[in-house]
Amino acid sequence: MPKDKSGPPKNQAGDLLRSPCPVACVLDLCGDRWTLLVIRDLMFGRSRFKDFTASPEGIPTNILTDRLNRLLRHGIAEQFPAEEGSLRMGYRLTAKGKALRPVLEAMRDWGLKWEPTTKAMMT
Amino acid sequence: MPKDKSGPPKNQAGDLLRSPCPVACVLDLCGDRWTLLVIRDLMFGRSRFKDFTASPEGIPTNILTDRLNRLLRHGIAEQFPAEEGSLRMGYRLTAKGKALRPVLEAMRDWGLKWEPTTKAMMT
DNA sequence: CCACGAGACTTGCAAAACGCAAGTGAAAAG
DNA sequence: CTTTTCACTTGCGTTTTGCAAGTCTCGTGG
Repeated sequence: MPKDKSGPPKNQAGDLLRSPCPVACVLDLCGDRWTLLVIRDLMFGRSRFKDFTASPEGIPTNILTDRLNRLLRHGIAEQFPAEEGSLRMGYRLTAKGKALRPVLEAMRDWGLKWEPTTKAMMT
Repeated sequence: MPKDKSGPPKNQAGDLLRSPCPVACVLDLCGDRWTLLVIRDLMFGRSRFKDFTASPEGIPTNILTDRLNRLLRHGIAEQFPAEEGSLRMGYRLTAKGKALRPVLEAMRDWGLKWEPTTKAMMT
């Protein structure tokens, strides 16, 4: 008799989920103070390590390394040669990552409406 | 000569912001693994402390206390008498809190589409 | 070919946040 | 009045942050 297929619920990278709720799942992936800011920068087309460290929030480099690896593991970002024939790599969003745009937009809209000290940034 | 009015940027509760970016501001408020789950439960109409602890993710009670107080401080939730003439209080979303619905919906939609092990929960 | 500077991480460590279990005190139920 | 439920608090060990400093390449100028 085969084993029970329904073990504890996991996401696509194999990590355990706290619950089958899709909101909880997103928070398991990006539920911290930095991950979505990195994704925001990726949406803006930034791709190199130093570009992310240059953002005004000032992410620590060890955190940035960790978050970028996480995004790779979860298939939200991927690497590509930063320049033609270069060994240096840049990061960019996958389709799965680009699909997070509505989340970022909803947050931006809420922030602009309810926290008037914030300002939208272009590019 | 009056002092410079533009000190470090703050949100409505007086906390410092990491940057004027509205996305960063939202993450300063709800950028952790639990806050948005509490807001999700509030959206579902849950109002009592024990209701939140009953959610499948199992939030620790000390964290729940902290997050509820934070939501009160930021004007995202408010308290009201849980029953007629009762001294016990319940929690509910303010207009500012209800306005976060698009954020939760965008997360839910993304989770359902890209992490197939998740399932939408009603009520 | 070699030195040098920028880029992309590592490492170390103190401080804060988290997670769990157990305890407390007031309110409601019996 | 006694018991239960509820809404927290407290303690404490573990994990995650944040910051500074160090390391190892890669690309470029000489």
